[in-house]
Amino acid sequence: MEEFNASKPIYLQLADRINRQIVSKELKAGEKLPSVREMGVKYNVNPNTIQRTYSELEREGILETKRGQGTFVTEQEDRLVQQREILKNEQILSFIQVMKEMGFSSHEIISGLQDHLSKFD
Amino acid sequence: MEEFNASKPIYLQLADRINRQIVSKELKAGEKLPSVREMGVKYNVNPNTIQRTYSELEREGILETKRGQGTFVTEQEDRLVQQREILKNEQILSFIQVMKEMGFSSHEIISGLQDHLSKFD
DNA sequence: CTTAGTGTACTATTACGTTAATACAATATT
DNA sequence: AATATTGTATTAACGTAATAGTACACTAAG
Repeated sequence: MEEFNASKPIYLQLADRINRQIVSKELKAGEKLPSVREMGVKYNVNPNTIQRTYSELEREGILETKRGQGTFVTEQEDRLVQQREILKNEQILSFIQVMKEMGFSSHEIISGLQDHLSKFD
Repeated sequence: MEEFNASKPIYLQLADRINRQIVSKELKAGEKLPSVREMGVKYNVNPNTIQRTYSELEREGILETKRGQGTFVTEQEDRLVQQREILKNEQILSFIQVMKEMGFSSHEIISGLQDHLSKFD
């Protein structure tokens, strides 16, 4: 039933998910997001939790809220392009760091990745 | 000063770290770990927190505790080899999933990874 | 036997995430 | 003007993570 990880706050997991929907253009610049109440129903969490998620993403500069109107993806496409690059590098660097910590060589990382990626294409 | 992430419990972050030290053979099968009190001093956390970490890793079957003696890496090397494979696949699959969610193609993933890996060799 | 070092258990306290219910402020619609 | 919808603020309650302090049980070494 549940789609949340117990080891990370829900509001941050939702922020991650929305972040990815934005950089993948699933949510476009200027697009309106569901209200905190609607979103609360959709993910079966409290509206307060959604608000924390929106506040977090607003703090990161990729959402903008207009009181009485709603919450929107920022119109600043530059920021979204930049965000896509930032998140990409974060993921790659974190992945490499962990794999190196576990003692895998660069070659093992690449070939292990290619093995799994071949299932996707 | 501190090296822990606020968005995940300390005892799990420590479990991750020890897990990686074990699969990388930095900690060998049968090797004794520092006591919960020593470890608490080393990482500047409460001994109770270390105990939760050890209990978690014991539950995963890679640590064994002997009352009055200490906590040790399991002697079952099969389990450690298996653990290395499990953690490797977890990391790779999670990484691919996130990158795909963000809209990156298999080719972008591989080439982006190679760009960063070239700094390590 | 005594002692030191080990894991373990227990209680209390603080902080934070989450839920819940309610109310208020700003905007659009009628 | 009235109403509905939006974001926002407030308060209370609960569970868990983490700290702190203490005590107990087991083991090895003196």
